[in-house]
Amino acid sequence: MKRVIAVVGPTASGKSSLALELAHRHGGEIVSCDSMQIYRGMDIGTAKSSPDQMRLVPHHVTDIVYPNISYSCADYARDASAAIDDIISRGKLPVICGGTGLYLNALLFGSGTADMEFDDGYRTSLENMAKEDGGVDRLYSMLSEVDPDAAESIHKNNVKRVIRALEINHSAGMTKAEWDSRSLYTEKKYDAVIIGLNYRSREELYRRIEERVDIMIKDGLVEETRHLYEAGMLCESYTASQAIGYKEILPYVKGECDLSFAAEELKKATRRYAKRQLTWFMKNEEINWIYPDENPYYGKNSEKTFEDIVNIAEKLFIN
RNA sequence: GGGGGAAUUCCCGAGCGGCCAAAGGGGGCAGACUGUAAAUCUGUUGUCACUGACUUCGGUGGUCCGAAUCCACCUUCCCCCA
Repeated sequence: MKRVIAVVGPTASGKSSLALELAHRHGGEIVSCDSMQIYRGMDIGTAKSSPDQMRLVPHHVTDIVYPNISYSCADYARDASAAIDDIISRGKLPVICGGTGLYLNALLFGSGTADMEFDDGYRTSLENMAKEDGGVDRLYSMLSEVDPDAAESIHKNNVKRVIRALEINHSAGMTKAEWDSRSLYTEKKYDAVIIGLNYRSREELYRRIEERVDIMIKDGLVEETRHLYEAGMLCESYTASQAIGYKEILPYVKGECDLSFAAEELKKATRRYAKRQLTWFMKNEEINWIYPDENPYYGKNSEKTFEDIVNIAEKLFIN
């Protein structure tokens, strides 16, 4: 089976450095698993590897579309598996790296075959209905009607998921459960060693997040945001405009708040995002967790060196 | 020096005699998620032996069957006049 390594974890946990080092040492290439590094021109805010790093170790599935193009999870699964096949065919080791849990699952466990045409007009009409008075309830009863099981498992207020389930019914003519069973692979596509990075101390993770936000701002996140904004790349309807960083800095660029306020909002949003990532990854029992802020050899509250982390990671995939 | 106002649970802020462990918001914590996911949504947030008990609403002492809510004094802060 095709052998791959994946480095996952919450934002600012040190995934990229580890993945880069592993790839560098073992003739690997990086396959990004990040829903926002997809977009060109969004570099600082998405903490992309630097041009130098990309020269040293080839990166895939980054910078593939402009932010005004919508790019889905299925697009990702297709492009990333093509990249993996290509890397393997050249005798190299694919090192998947990123924090988008849904994309990782789609890549590792999705079949990619359950593809269908979506009816944009239908989606828009549902979205408009949601905005009407009592629309949320009406959408939900529509779903209860056509797919009671899906309605059972989706909260009424989660309009996006309710609409999605209705779309499956409308365009594919099947229930969400049927649809899901079709798009999930029963057997694994890859022999994947998944390494997760997390901190025993949440405070420490948050400290790293805040430090990184400060660095991003120093590195020119404001200018990058202004650029994208002036180029019309941050329209609300674009998925890319949802990216943490740009969303919080934009009000400052527009002169609606001061920079320190925007920076605080950005830190807060990033902390919450990290928590959501953790909730997602913690469910995955195949992840081999490494905690950089814990070193059993030196007792509690001691830290692992980068070298320690790399060694532990290597032991997991070198038999 | 004189006059007026305010102090509420992590924060902001409602409550103004019983229905108050105390609205609402923020923040925190936990969770869901399978083609928009850095999105979207949910639950929870005084303590405990948790369909009940106990401790909270600046402090102390009162009134009352009963107070975060009324009275007195004290402390701190704000505003106005001097």
